Amino acid sequence: MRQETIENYLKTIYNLSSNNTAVVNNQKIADRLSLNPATVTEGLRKLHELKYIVYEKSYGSRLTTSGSKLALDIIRRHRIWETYLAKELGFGWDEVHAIAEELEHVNNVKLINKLASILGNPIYDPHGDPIPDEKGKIQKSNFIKLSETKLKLNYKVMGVTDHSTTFLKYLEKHNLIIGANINVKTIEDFDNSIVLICQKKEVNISPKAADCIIVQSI
Amino acid sequence: MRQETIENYLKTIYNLSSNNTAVVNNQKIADRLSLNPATVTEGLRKLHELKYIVYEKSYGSRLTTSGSKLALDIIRRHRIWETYLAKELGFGWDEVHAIAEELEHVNNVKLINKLASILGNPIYDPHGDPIPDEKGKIQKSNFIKLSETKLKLNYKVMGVTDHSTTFLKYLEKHNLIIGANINVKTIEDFDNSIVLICQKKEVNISPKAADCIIVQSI
DNA sequence: ATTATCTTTTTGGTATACCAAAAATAATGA
DNA sequence: TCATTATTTTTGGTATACCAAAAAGATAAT
Repeated sequence: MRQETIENYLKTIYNLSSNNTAVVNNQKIADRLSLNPATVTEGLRKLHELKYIVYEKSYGSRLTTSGSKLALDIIRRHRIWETYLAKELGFGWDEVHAIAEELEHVNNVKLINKLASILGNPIYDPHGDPIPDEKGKIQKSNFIKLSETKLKLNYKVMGVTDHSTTFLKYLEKHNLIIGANINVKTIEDFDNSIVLICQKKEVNISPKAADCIIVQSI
Repeated sequence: MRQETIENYLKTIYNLSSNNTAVVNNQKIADRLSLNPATVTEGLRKLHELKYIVYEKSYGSRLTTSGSKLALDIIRRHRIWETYLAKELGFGWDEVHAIAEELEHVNNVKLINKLASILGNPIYDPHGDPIPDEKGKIQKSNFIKLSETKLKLNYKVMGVTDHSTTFLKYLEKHNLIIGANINVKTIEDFDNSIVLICQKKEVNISPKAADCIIVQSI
């Protein structure tokens, strides 16, 4: 199996079972990687042979220790590159994902560590996602979705779970950038949309959008 | 044909016919890319179909305009990355080639132009090789090897092609640092060793060493 | 419990990128 | 020129990564 293929599968499996214990189903992997389900079945069989995953027929996949290690390494590379592109090279946070998707496959520990060091060894990337350290350790967070927040409390925007360009542009338009402080003013009864104060302006957020925004209580 | 495969062939063909007019033979391509000659024959046939090269059976290959354009683009990416790795990220000149070999396949014009801009849009890379501009234009280099110099003329040391510690220490001992001005005094008939004046001192350079030192006529 | 639906797997097939060994073609040297 | 050597091409074959469509298996809905 080509290294890039392996890396794309493992990364996807990791991301689809965020807590890294849940079993992932083939359909979702196929969707994420834009592959035919038949291809995924085949791929997972091989990854099982290579001992990167435990794959049980018609049930799903779970990363092994070695698979998890590789997945975290790829995710580290991806997120370090995203951060570097945004912070050091002036790319917008809606642009960095696509480029990092390619750069992440360049496997050179010294390079990634050098970039990380220039960035001050960040723990979160521009989307608010945690960056694993060299050993694969991830900073556990007390982040919640905006849709789970309580009235009148103050929060800081920490990240997003949807990385589509449309969504990122939508956020930018409302000044909901990473690090922004917000106050939850109202939660509408009839549609659960949220009215919040951000930079002294009132912003109305749909429940769908609120479900994709990660905040931290402050 | 996969993009990476195409790029590796075109880059190699370009580098093997440095003036870009000479016809390249298959064996050399096979050697450079560590491929079986049979594979190369096949590859060249496909590149001909794709109109990247003109390939005449049992004769050789020459890049077309579109092939040359792609080759120059890949070479630009490679040399910009090499320079960036060396100058901005602190890698040694002996390390940058291998990493750039992977990074060069990430095709993002904005990224490469940004790196180039940070570097001050350099025209030469750390090895003294010219960097094509965005349009593929190359600054014709007047860099030559010390072993190709003419008697009595003055030169400036511009780079080296051997980056081993032993060689670099040897150069340092003779004050042959980058930027040093030299005058070629004698070229010994019996062994082609070169006697030159550097910082008012006479230095004797072996033909092997002279072959690894890049100079420019001044 | 039994359809109906959704998911997964199997089957049969394509395209790419490679190789080893044999055959054909050039190039070279006596 | 003709034999020797070097290079290139052909032939036959492998492994990977994919897909479409059919078959099998699981899940949900009434």
